[in-house]
Amino acid sequence: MIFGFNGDQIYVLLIDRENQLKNVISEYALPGNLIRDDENLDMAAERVLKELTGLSVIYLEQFGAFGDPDRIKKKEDQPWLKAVRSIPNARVITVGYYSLIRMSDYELNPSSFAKNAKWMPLNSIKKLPFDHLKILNSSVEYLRSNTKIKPIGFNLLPEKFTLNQMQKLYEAIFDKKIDNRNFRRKIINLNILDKLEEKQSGVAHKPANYYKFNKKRYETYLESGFFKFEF
Amino acid sequence: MIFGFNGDQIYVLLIDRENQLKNVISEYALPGNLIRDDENLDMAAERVLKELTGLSVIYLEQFGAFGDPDRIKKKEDQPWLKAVRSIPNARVITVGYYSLIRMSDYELNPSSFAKNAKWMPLNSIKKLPFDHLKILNSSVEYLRSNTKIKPIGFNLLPEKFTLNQMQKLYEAIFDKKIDNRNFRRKIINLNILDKLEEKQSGVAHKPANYYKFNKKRYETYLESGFFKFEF
DNA sequence: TGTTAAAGCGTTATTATGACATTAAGTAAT
DNA sequence: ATTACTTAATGTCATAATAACGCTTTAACA
Repeated sequence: MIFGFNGDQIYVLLIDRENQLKNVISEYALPGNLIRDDENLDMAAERVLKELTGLSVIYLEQFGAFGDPDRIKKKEDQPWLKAVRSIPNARVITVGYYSLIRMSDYELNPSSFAKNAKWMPLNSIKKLPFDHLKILNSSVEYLRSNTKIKPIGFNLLPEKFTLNQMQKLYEAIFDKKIDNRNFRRKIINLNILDKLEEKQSGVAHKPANYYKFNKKRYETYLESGFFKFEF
Repeated sequence: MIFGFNGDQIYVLLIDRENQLKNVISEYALPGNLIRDDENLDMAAERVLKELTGLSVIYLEQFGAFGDPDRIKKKEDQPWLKAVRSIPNARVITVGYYSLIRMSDYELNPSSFAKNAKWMPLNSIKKLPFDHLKILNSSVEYLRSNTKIKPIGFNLLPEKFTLNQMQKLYEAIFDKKIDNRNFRRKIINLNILDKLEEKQSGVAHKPANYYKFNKKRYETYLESGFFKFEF
């Protein structure tokens, strides 16, 4: 599950299964594939992501395993399975990973295996093949509860960002308005951001100051225990 | 991973592999087994637990998947694998579940497959076969971070308990002394406990009042959002 | 030069936290 | 009957964190 943020809303990376096999109905699905015998789960997650999207991502975290035997029983999923899997009805256990990335940092370069990877706004995803919707929901829940206990912008925001962008990220994740003054106070008091000299330009209002994460203090902070992010 | 509490320390349920096959060195391991084709992960976890220990447990939660290909490569683990598995070197992915139970509530009734299940104090476990130690550590970490964000005594404490028993549970989990006044204040303000009329008896000191969880308010509380348990 | 839009500062009342010491209520021993 | 012993239970105060607010500032643009 690859989450991205564009300054406004949360996106999820989907791949087009049509390009995996021509004669199958086009449909977007979560990126994923079978694990190889010689790799561990983390390696497999990295490899699959790389193959499908060209992305090499630093931050991947496991959020759950899914193994309902009925998950491949939907009629509409049969053609794809028959076409792609050597044993179409074999039992499959999915181990879900998620990553948070800056959409602006990455150009999607899907391999030939999947020609189209695209960003879909999280809120607009209503239907996915197999049990992917369930997996998606589970990952969103995980993202939220994770965000409550540690600061996350590091992976989703551009290198330099304004506090308002960061606030919008939190608002997007929790789907909730946050008081700007309280948000600023809380974030700044974490002491993990450096205020840059640089300001926005070209905006028809008071330009915002840019900030960036102080990697060292950010990590010290993570190691130092427990945190609560609620607004 | 079955965690139990006896009022003093945290225990972990292990099973004796010797009884799975006579000619193999006796050694305690984490309970576990292969999943069947017709069951989902949750069902498999329940079944395996039941088979190995006779326990029917209400509360099982997944905490992670483990799939390092080297996990079955230790020399000392080979005899067991050869004896028990039809394909001894087959790749195995473990999906770890954990449960918290009241030791006093359960008599262990291991099936014939594993004659001996026993409680080992968490702190005394230094060596386990395969990657079980890694899995154990991971589950302890999970237990701790889980305990920080929701109250857990419900599953580990006896029906009626004293606040001191509860405090000892928290102290055992976090391996840390807690100030009794602050602990009481915090727990009581959660408003999820009912104070009973009953007191301890037969103790050579001021008897403690018994409390029990108010299930309804406990659940309302869980649903209502986010919590922080640090002392 | 006035309008517009977001940035950014500050206060106050309320609640949560951490640190700390004494009294209360039983049993056991004399 | 008195005393010793052990754990239960309670209270205060200073500090920190939070929520709920209003007002001023800085730029672009008309």
